[in-house]
Amino acid sequence: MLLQFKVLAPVISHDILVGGFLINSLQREASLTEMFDKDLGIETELDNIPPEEIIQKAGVIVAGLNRLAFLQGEQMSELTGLIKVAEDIEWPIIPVLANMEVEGIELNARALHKMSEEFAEIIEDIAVQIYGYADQEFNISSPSQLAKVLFEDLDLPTKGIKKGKTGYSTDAKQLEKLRWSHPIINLVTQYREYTKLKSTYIDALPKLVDENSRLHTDFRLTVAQTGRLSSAEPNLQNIPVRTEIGKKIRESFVAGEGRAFVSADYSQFELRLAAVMADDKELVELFNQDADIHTETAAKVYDVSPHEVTPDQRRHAKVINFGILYGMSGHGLSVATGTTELEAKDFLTKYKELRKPIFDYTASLIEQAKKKGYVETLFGRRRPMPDINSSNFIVRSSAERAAMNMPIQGTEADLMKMAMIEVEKKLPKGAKQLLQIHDSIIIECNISQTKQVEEILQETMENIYPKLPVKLKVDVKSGKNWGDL
DNA sequence: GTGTAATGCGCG
DNA sequence: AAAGCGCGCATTACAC
Repeated sequence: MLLQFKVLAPVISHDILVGGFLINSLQREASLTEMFDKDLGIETELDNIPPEEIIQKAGVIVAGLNRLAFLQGEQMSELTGLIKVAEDIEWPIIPVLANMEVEGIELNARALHKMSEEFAEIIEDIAVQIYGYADQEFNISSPSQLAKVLFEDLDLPTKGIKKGKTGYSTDAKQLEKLRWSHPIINLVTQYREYTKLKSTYIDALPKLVDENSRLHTDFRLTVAQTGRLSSAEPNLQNIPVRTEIGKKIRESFVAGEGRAFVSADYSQFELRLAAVMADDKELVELFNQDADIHTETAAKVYDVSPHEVTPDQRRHAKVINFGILYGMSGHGLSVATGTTELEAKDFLTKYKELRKPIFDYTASLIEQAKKKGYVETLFGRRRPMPDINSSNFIVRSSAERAAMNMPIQGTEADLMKMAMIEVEKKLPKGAKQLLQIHDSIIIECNISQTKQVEEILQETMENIYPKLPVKLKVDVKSGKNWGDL
């Protein structure tokens, strides 16, 4: 943590690891040692230099770093837009992230300890019931042992159950299909939910707090192929929210004495960007009119007026509105909506007519990937696509879906970083950015600053790139703990 | 004991 | 025939 010793400069003029990733994200694991060896032909164990040799090698190291920075600058100049991505986005976001990592977020570890004990009892109780139905004790957490109990000992139907490399799958989707065949299934599902939350969050997070009970994540810039951040040790970008039990865990992230959290998240961010990048004028117009996008989509596809759309029809439209950005198939749609494959394919055909610009756009992205070997965001961040011409259907199809998705997800990531850089400049003293979760920012500030911070966030994020023909909508909230947001 | 693949699941 | 993008992490099972 160089920042703690005031060593890290507030302005970054070049970062070699990040630069290497921008030029070729496939070499994300490249260490400085490897880059010295590969790009400069200098063999040195940078990570492993004995202290007494540091001084005598310092000259070579500094000169090497300079040389690498220079070479990367030259390479980036040859890739359209990449210098601007580096200078306008990647270099400036580094000190912002460093500040967030050092600041950390407070965890109510005592509340989690209490939850841990409650969960232990609940889990034990569920396990005993499962053993009763199974007529034996076994490791419920072992997929192979569970599969044996379900499909061999209890002889549950295996029709339509997905097979993996080692046998029948027991994942949540398959268990859902078996739900009505035996009372043990619901218990296993509950067991999974409780043990997952207990081991991954309730028991793990308190071990990582500092002396002020704060958690410090590590935001990584050179991992996600789309340009998103990743968060590790601990990952604070996957804290539970979807279930009631999960929300309780969120409530244990708390603002300090006299302080409050403010959050701001982009509404329908990816779909709005898809509309822009595909130049889908009708979809852009719908967003600019603040329409309920899923209802409007359902109305068009099912050929009814918006107020006649049923909840099921809206749900189907919602699934495809999101799924389309990932290259969802007719089969995938039928699974996700619970309709027949025929209905789903019919639905998809009509949707393709309705959103022709989107489908033309995604097709053009696959074209570009095949022709140029890469796709890119609105600002020129690139993702190489070496698998796009693979002779293996599965590998190639997967690359095609990734090519369809990266420019949208990546542009979202670019805009979020730009927003964070601006927000950092505008925040009053006493307000600090703590977390970024892909389409949202969480800030801690004095309670008296709440309104002001909300306004700064909304204003900055909605207007981060005014050239965009679609309105960006940002929702802001505040509260004393993360569960309030 | 350490390392890795497979499985499963938390989030956007 | 396969069938949804991007991540990180806990656990099991097994090789060494």
